[in-house]
Amino acid sequence: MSVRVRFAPSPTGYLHVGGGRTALYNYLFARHHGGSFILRSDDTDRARSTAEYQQDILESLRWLGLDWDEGLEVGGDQGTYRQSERLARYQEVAAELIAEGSAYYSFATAEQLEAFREEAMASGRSPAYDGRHEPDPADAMARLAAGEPATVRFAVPRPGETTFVDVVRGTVTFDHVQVDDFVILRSNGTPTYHLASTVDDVDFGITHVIRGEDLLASTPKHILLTEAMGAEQATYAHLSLLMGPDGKKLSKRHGHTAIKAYRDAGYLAPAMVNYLALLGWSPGDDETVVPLDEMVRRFDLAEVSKNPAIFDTDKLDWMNGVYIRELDVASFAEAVLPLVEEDLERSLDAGEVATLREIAPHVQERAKLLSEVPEQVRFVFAGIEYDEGSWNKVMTKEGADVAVKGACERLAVLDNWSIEGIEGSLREMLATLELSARKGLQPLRVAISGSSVSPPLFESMAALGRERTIARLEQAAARME
RNA sequence: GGCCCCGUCGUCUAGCGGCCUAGGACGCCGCCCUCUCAAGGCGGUAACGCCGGUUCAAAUCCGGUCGGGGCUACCA
Repeated sequence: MSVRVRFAPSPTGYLHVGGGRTALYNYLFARHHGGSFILRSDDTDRARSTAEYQQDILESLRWLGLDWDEGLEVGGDQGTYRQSERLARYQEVAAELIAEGSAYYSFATAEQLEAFREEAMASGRSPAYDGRHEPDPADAMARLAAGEPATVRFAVPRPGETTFVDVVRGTVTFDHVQVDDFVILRSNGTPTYHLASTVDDVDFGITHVIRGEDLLASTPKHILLTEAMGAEQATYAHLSLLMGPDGKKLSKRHGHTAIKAYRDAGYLAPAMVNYLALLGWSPGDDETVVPLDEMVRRFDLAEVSKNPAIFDTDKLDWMNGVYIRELDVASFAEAVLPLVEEDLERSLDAGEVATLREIAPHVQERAKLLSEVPEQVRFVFAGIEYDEGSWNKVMTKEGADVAVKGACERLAVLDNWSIEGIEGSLREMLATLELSARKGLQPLRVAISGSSVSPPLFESMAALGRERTIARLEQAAARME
């Protein structure tokens, strides 16, 4: 039987990094086994679900490059992959379960339930509701007929226990005294997550349910439901959760949690994917930078780590730098162009685009984030803006003024205006003035870029062009007096 | 409170009873390279939570303990 997995987020929030990792593991598993990766929307909670979140999930998944074979937008045999459009099916299953005695109408009030739980906890017993406050079936039917509101609960067999083999966790057992007679249909007739999700997994032929550990304790419910439906059990795999740097559950206060936020912050999708994959999975050898196709080839769910991982951006930043450097120059320049234009608040003309391509390789090897590129090249496309700290540190040093003036004179008459020509001329000047490269070149850097940190000097001058280079040197010389 | 899951450098991890003097990566520190900053090269720092048990031998198996996390809704 071929592998079928699904990623089924609820559109009640943006796709966050934890969800991204869950989607990725599903994707890797499906691709490794040549199976299908399905995208479903578990939107039974109409109050909290929004179209905006749904859109964000789709876009984030596409950005990461995790294409799905079936489901939202791409369609498939099931018709709809939105739970909100399958209500009738869930109600039908609920009716069947009631008919065969696996579920019942429940009239327990919120007060009764709360009192039961409170007392159970106080006396050290399980707070799982066991149906003790329910009327006998004949009474129930009468009350229902009289129009009394009721939920539908699943009748968990008691005593009993459910044991299953989780691919990442091993054998797990839950005693049914810990599993409550959970609601499958709300009093308004809509299904709860447990029902909708399980029915869909059965109907869609899902073979492996790969999801977060937050659902581990709910798995007995899903297994019991599947059994009551007379369907074959899926294999389960529960991924440990992602934590913040303080070891607590990852949340907004730890910084960005939305996948989109990383795209906007200048991260590359392949770097993000690579980093996420390594949060809980290792290819086994000492490899760290692993391209997606290689991950697909080597991924094994059984090797996924049981421990919760801390989402720490230090390594992600480093990895992003690695991926930036792996880009060919043309792609890098292309990726960075809109960011540069946004920073300058204008578009670049053809000549400037060519200049950007010229300087691109020199910033490419320095960048960790695409978003830090604009400020590094700004001096080439906008007017000079001196960083006072740099100026004070460099331009007041002995020899700074002679270097700037000397460079001015030489470059004005330089025949060979090229990176090599500029370097040759300036090195000659250093020798003549008996200045070290550091002492003689730093003032020039500040003069043309405004900062003591910039792309390489000769390359920067070449990109800037002779006219502007000299103008800036003159401007700096004047400012030093 | 009850139940379940987890516990190797600061972080992500390798390790599946002897190859462990515990390996790799990030970070951090130092050196080299060098026109700045990076990148790169080289080196260093740093961990089996604790206590028992099994065994000739334990990071690896078992028990306990402590710590972290999850669930305990007519949320998912």
